[in-house]
Amino acid sequence: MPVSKRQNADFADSAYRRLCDAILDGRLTPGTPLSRRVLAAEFGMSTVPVGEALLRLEAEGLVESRPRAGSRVRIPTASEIQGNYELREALETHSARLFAERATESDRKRLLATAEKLDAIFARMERKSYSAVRHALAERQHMRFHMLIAEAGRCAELASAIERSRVLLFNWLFTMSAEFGVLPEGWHSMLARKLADGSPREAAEAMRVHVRYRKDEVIEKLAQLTGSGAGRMARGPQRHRNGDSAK
Amino acid sequence: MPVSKRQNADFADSAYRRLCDAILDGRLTPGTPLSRRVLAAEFGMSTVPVGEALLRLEAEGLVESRPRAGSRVRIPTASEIQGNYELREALETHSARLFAERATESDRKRLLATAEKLDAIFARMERKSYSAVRHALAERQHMRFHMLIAEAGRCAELASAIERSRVLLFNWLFTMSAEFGVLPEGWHSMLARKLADGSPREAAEAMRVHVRYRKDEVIEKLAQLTGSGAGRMARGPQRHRNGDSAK
DNA sequence: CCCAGAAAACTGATACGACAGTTTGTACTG
DNA sequence: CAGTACAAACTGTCGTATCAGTTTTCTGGG
Repeated sequence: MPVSKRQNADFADSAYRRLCDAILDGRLTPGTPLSRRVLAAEFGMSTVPVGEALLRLEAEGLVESRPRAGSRVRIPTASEIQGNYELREALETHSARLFAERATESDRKRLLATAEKLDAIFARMERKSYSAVRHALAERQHMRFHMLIAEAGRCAELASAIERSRVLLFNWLFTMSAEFGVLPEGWHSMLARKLADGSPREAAEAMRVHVRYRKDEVIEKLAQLTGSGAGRMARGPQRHRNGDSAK
Repeated sequence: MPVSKRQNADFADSAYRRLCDAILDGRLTPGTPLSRRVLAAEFGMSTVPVGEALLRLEAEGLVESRPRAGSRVRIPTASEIQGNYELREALETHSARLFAERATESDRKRLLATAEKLDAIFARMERKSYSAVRHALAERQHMRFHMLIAEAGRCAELASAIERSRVLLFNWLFTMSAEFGVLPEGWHSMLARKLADGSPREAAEAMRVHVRYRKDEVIEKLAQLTGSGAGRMARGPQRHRNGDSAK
């Protein structure tokens, strides 16, 4: 699930992929220190390629680093999360518009199929209790749904921008062990039908409703957490204990 | 005008800034080879910080590098340019919407003022003949106009996404020595008034018209260039001649 | 003259070592 | 016991050297 790819079999690339996966899987939770030397030893390479990997991750917003005092998995702020949803509203509404304009018949079919699958997952999760990790996995399926829409729009730039913004969401999920509320039954299928059958404008507005629904949920959750003693947003330094974390 | 900033006074940062400025000013035109060693000697540092700078520029899309065969200032493809405008339509329409919702009175005033200034520049350019470089400078003023709208939207994520996508435009301008057609008189002032006085939806639609106007211009130009023998899109290797280019 | 193949000159990728700044832990002072 | 100064251990940063892959150039045959 790495965002930027450069299929070199280089060390730097391997380090990037391992770190990216580890962060997105929640094995490296936000706030975890990332020491070049420790990671280099763990990966069996020098610190140089590790540094390159960290630099890329920093450019993508998954890692933050203070000039000479270490890097760590980024802890997103409340306003960043909110801003991310604002950005997504811009991107995904346009993506929906392009879908309505350009999608082929097979695109529409595929979208409807994955929408039903996604609704089934959410329905199952409603009954069983679930951990944040389980939820993140469902969220990853959710990402496929939205990427399918973006790709049918036939605009690589828009699709990759959506992917980038979505990746940051995972980081946030693990920060707050957040769980979304339950969606009305058949929510995604209904959205998919509107995209497949509606005019470009109708598709865009349907997507806007969808994104805002989630955004409002998030804002409410953030208010709860920051209101009731900062929740888990600001965690302590957390000394190095880089065991076999990013295998 | 660098995109990512990290106000270290480090060598890597200095190299990044110098290269970024040189590319955006047109001193380093698309296709120019960027040798780590040559640049290192020129900047009075080792190849390591230069490599870091190139890596950042690559992440931003200004530089491309083939695994072990050198980096060069990126030559954008036709579909990338078109996709960039598509992306911009998504971002800027939403930016306009937020402007209509959140801008303060002083935001509106400032926008109207810069719109008039911008219109004056374009009017002056219409009379005099102008080089691509001159045009790019005007385009930079144009960028301020759009960044002003984005910042009034109070969403840092959206603003930085717009900035990133706009930066790539400069690169393109120098590739094709492209010149836009002449805009109707008072075009930007009219747009600014619609953003300042209209509803969020009206603002968004006004911006959409603006972006598409430019997009159609670009598509037409691209068709001319690729149709009539590829124009200057694909330039030869162009041997190293890194004189005092990036001072 | 043209074209294949070898050699030379380039390229980035990585390792290692030295260095300077930051953080942390501790011992000493009030 | 609180606060401060100091030292140790960490951090990223950068320079130099080496290596392997790519590109260009040169060379020799047709």
